[in-house]
Amino acid sequence: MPRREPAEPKLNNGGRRKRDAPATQKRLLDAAEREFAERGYAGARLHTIATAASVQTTLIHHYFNDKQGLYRAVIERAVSPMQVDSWNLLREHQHFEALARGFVSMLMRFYAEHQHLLAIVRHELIAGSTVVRDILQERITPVATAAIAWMKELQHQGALLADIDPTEIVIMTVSLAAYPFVEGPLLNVVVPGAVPNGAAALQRREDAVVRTLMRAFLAPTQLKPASR
Amino acid sequence: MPRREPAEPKLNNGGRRKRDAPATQKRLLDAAEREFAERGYAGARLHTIATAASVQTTLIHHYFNDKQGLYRAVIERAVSPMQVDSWNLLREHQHFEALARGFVSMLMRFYAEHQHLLAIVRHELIAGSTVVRDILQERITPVATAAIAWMKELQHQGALLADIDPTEIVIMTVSLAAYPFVEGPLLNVVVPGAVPNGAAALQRREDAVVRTLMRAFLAPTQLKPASR
DNA sequence: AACGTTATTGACTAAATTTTTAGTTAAGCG
DNA sequence: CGCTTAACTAAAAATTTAGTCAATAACGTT
Repeated sequence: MPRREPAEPKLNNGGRRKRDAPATQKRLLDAAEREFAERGYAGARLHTIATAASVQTTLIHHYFNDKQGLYRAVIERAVSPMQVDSWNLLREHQHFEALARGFVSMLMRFYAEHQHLLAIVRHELIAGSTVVRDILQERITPVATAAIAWMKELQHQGALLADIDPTEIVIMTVSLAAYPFVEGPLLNVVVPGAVPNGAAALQRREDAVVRTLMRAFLAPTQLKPASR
Repeated sequence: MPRREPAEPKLNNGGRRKRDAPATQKRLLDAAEREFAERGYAGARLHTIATAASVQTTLIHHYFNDKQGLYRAVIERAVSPMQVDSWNLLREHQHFEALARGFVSMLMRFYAEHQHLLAIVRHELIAGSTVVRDILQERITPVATAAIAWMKELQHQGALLADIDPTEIVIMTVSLAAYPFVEGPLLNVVVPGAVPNGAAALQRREDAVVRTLMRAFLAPTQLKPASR
């Protein structure tokens, strides 16, 4: 027994859309990623996400079961580009400058392209999520460990200053590369135009960071006179 | 005509609490600040806040009218410690090292003590809030502008390297000082113990940052041999 | 061309959450 | 004291929002 009468068959959707499941899922995931990043899990609204993807809320349930399912899907997809294969390339470089440049470049690119992901990660870590924690430890920790070991070795070789903890060197490197992305909105409010974001500006900032790293950490014997 | 019968007069509150409006408000604001910082505006639950402050949800409405009112109150209170009087002290310093140390120390202290505030600020800026934007421009911009001007002057005096934009110098300084706080949870997951947070660790990090800044930005003529 | 599958929709429900309304008690003041 | 005000509680209305159900139409297959 039907619980209600079949609403008079509208001679269908005014806005008929071609059927395309993968495309629809992608649109949903995109919208969800933005929403979750901006408002956090609890603050995100399914209706908002569905609207942004221009589908009905129900489709979310159809594809991802429930809100958590969507969230997990977003995280998994967002986290997958956390491939650090790039690191292997770096390994081949021999001297600090090339190493630093490669590392900084990789970091900046990652931060520039995955701000949503990182916002979510921050949220998750504050909320104590073990999922994200595990993924990070699996994918990023090896890179970080290798980077630290590499710094230590460079110190032993006398290429880098030895009076500073190698971990600190890495942290400071990451700080210089990443902070402007993380706090970009704030910086731009406080100092208008402080963090421009064209490709050219990015390159310029990369150069500045690398030069600063060289000056800060290269052993004095290796210091070249600052070019003017 | 009473809409319902007066519940039998409990011979009052089992959990009797002295009436103390200001104290209650403070408890509410504290709880709200934490909640808003952790979950964002939409994700925050009034009931959670009220419970944390051990009062009835309704009291929030009594004092702050509605959720937005509470939010505004939190922001206004949280933002008020953004006093940068400290800066005037710095002005008195003469050379870069003292200046840098003072600036870095101020920054680190601020970040350490106001992480909730900063989380909220990030949220608000992403959401495009003009309230926070205005407050920042009013309170922080002058400091930043002064800092940049000061760097420029030091460059003219030949104390600092001139081949780098003074704004960049300031941004990098802030990066080094602040990033570990912003991304502390992530860093600690990736490299366990990377960012300890005792007073001693803080001091150590401050020293490291200042030393790095000196090496990176002091003009070569002023370089002292790195101490071992 | 009939047929089953599934992407997609629109109306609806159940639960959670904010807001309102009514009532109770403590405290200050004449 | 007695009276007014304001702090606070309890219940319930109003609103949001996640999740369900049945219907419909596009698509691939036979």
